[in-house]
Amino acid sequence: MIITSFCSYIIFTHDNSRKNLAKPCHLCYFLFSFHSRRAPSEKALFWLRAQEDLLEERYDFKKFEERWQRLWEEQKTFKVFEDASKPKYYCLEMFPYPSGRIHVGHTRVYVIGDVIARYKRMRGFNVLHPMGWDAFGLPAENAAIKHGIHPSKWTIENIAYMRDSQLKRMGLSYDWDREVTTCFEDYYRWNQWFFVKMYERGLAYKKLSYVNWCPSCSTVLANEQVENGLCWRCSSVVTHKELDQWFFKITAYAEELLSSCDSLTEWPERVLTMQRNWIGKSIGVEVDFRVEGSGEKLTIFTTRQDTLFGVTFMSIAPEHPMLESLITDTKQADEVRSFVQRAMREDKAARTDEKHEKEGIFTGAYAINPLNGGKVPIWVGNFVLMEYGTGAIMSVPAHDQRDFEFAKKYALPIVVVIQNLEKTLVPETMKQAYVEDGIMTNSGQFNGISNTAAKEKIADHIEQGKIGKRAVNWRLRDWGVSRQRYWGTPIPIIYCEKCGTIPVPEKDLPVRLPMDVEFTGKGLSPLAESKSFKETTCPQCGGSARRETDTMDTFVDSSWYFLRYCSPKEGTAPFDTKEASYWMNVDQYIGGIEHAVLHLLYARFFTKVIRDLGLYDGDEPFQRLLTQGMVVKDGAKMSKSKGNVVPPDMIISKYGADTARLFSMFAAPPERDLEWSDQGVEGTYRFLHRIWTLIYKHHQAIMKVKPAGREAKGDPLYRKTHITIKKVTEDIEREFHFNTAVAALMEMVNEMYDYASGGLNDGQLPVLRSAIDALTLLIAPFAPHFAEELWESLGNRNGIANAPWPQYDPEAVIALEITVVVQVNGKVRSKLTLPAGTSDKDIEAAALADAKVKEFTDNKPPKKVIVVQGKLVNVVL
RNA sequence: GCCGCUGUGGCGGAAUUGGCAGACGCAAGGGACUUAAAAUCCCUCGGGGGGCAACUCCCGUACCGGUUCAAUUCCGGUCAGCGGCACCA
Repeated sequence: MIITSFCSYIIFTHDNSRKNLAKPCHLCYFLFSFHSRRAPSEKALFWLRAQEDLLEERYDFKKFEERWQRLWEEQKTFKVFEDASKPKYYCLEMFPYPSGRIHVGHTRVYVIGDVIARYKRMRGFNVLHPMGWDAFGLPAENAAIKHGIHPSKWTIENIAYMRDSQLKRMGLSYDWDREVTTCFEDYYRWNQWFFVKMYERGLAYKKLSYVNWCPSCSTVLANEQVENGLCWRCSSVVTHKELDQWFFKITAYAEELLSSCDSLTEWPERVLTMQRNWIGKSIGVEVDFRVEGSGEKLTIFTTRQDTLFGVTFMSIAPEHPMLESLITDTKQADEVRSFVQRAMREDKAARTDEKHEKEGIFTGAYAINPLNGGKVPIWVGNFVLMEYGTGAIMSVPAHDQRDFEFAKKYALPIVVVIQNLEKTLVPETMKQAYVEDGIMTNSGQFNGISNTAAKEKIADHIEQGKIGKRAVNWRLRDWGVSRQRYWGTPIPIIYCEKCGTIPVPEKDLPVRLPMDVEFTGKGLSPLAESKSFKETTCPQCGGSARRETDTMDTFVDSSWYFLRYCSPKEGTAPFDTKEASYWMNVDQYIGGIEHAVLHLLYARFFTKVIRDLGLYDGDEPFQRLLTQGMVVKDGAKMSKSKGNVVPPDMIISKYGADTARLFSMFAAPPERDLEWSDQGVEGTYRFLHRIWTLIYKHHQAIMKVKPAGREAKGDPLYRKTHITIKKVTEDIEREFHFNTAVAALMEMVNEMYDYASGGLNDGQLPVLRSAIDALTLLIAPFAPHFAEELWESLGNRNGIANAPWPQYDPEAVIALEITVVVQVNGKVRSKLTLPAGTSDKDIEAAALADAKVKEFTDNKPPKKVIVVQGKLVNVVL
């Protein structure tokens, strides 16, 4: 005894990791053998192991959460390799920006992902569950300007804190060996590689254009990064600047990005709608209007070619290139020029606001309607956009509300070409444009047919007469990727006076971000001011040249990181094609709705480009998407500025990671907003205590018995156990309803308390044991440390993380008795308890014989009796 | 304006295929244990009425209407909130 207690002392203190518990540790073995002068007997070994099966009286998470985290890490429990013997499952949460401190609003998404990953692992999947850092970005650079810390130092310190003090303490089952950090050159060099490949294919190009400019971030923004005219990051009012910028030709994939939305059947409809709206496909025709008295043609785009006969004027954008030629030699030329100058001085955002006053001026020129030869005046309109369509529009006041108002304002004619069958339209008395369907009128050979039919016929006519063609217009613009900031991937381009624009050759990649730069926050970006970075030699002629000093939008980094996780150490390519084809697609992607357009659109685009580069054979990266709700507290989104943040470390210290996880899962279904409630956290903490106390109370007794099997079929707790296994499994499988899964576990625990309250006989102990086993397994994805500790105390030595998920016994969930609800005229009047399998006829008879039913039917014969199999009887009078 | 989503107790939320509305939890109230408190355990808990009581009746899922033996669930309309798109030709 002295020896063995000495051994257990060694196990608990010296080898706290309990690594090789199937055998005593070497030191114990040695000591034991030394004292007894023989190898330990089986009996003694069992005693050693039994030490492990002791259970603390009270649930004290502090005693084991860290230990399990360390064990998982040491044993590489979550490290994965390609394994053809198992089905693979790729579970991914959108990776975080390392902003410093996260709060429980951020950790919710990781817990959701972790529950899924742990569940799938127990279901026998080979689960890839990686984590990394979207590490480039403005806050790091702003910190550098404000506090004089280098962005690299700031970022790396934040990553260390978030990883070690926050995420790891949540017990998240990541394969940390696959950690990806986008600001490291082994990652961003591939951004540059993609850039060069895209440049070679004409998918990356530079052009001078009006771009969105955030004065506060002092950089350009993509269209997707402007929300209601404000910067997506800092909410400053976005202005416009004419700059020479790099673009990715996402519009080349517009058609596919739109049409393959239909294949994303496991994405929320909301996200798909937003993407479809954003891409914005308009189908119509382009029509050439000859300018009277000149050889020039003015091309317009319209989706309403059925109204072409009703055109009474045309409008062009102030920036339209034909403007000068239209107004030369006209008497109002100067007046038009001053109007145009005034319009162009106005800010784009203001000009394109709906409430902005629509103004125009007649140019003095006329165009000829190619369908009816009609002569229509050409106006300049401040509301016509050069970026959409052709920069020129036809105006049909009778059938377009905006044109109608413009015509009324400037006394332009109105011609009805689609007649309303219910109430004849008369231009003089019209109060608004008629935009419904109707019958063609005033439209030459097309009169009398419906306007919907006329659309096709007129489009045919235009194409046959070679006066235009069918055309498609997109709302989607090319993705502006140049950023005038330091902390991002340098754009790998060299400008040579002799050779022009030259991409950096592959062998010279990466173009490293220089570390010795100054952060003043004034003037140009640190790169543009760094001589040693800027000055270089031309890779073609060897002459002096200069580097592009803009960096790439950080959304480039996140557009392909999910592929990098498949082979994060790959040094010769962005990723290993074979590994990627094993792991991809991402089976489950989880992230916030704020990326419905931004990141999710860019990542889809990149995947298609990568496919066309021949590196990957899929069309879409994310099979199934879950957009989790935000975490709110005191009625507001959790945020530093609102002062309502709850850091996970605080909850972990007070209640433990398992409570934090369980509450996040229980308080609301994942896609809905979650109200953080301190009392709710207490409640889930109490629940874990309740389980612990129950198991502690019966620990010794149940350790002596084997779990019950099918022979216990008739036992109510056995039945509840299997109902719960079924319910929890189905709730997770069906739309990840973790809240109801946890509720089911609570119900089961309540029933276990009832079951054990009156003492347990020999038949009941095994049933309780099997209930405890099942409960421990079922709660493992939600509260993994808690489950591991209990699982070990129940005599299991291989950890619960890879233990098989329990199966329910279909026979056990069938009730022996059924409760039939009896209604009279649709109102519940009685309930009957009948043996399972009672025929409909017998159920009906029993219902009609019921005293309560007789009272309500007053012994009158029922008009009709409806019996729902084993559930309900409705007696209709 | 167009499109989408949501609306259930004091609160978070259940109700899976049209079949017992309010599971589970929080808060609240009452009780047990305790010198006391904490912890724990038990009971009550949508609204209104009747009964000494076991109990029982009526109303109730934003609002109005419809389909149905039966509607939180399906259909039509209204209102409110949230989100997306919007001078897009």
